[in-house]
Amino acid sequence: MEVKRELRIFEILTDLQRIRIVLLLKQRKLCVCELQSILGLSAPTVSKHLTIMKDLGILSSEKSGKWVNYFIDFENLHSFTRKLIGFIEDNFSDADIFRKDSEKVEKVDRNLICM
Amino acid sequence: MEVKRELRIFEILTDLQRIRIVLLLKQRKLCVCELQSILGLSAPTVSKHLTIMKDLGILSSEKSGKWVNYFIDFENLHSFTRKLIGFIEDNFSDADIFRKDSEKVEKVDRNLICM
DNA sequence: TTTACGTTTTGACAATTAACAAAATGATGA
DNA sequence: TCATCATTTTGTTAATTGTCAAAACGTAAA
Repeated sequence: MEVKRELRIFEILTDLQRIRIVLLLKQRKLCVCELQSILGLSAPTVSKHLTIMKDLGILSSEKSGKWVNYFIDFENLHSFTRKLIGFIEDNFSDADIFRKDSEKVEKVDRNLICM
Repeated sequence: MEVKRELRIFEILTDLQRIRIVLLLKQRKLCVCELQSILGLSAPTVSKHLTIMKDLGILSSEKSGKWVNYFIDFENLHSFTRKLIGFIEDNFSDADIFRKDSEKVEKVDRNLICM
């Protein structure tokens, strides 16, 4: 059993901003500008995090009009990644920062913030 | 719930060499020179990894003659750390590199390699 | 009090990282 | 076609990381 790829995914999913993104995308599909608004990061920074995770198979994306929706495709997720996201959810989702993010995601509307 | 410390522990335990050390110390107490021999790293490097993990409460140590023994004190381990080590064991201990380490640790003898 | 030796600290280096600004890309709709 | 705007890429910066060599530390034994 080769372990390099799993270790890379493991490392990547210990970054605060990427954990925030993953926990948000567990709730629903989001575009870059919505994530930017919730996280308080620049669009390029958000885009980079998303690209890194997409390249590792953690996230998927699809075009929708002028937006790109990012989401977690649990059906086709590598089993290690699924277990890791479960671990993260079990151990972190109660923390203040992630709870606040969850509240924000309910209210965010791409038609209002992206223009 | 503050999450900074847990995230730091999470990050620290995704490094290959530190995972190797943790899985070895699950088997038995080891000194720096034994770990050095098994891992193929320099003594300062091993010592640094051990110090980082000790400072975060992941490892403990005790003097024994001219050696310092490192070990995992499961009784007094923070619950998040215990769960994380469990996750690592479940998902990684089958990998070749860690299995080879495990075999080496059976044979290593500090009285032969440290001099 | 020396000597020996296991361990730790210091300093340096190359590599990687997260972040942003600015520019480039790409697709939609007028 | 052209303008708009969400997204991505590029370039740059500051910070962090893993590693080793060399020096310093600390302790046990002669």
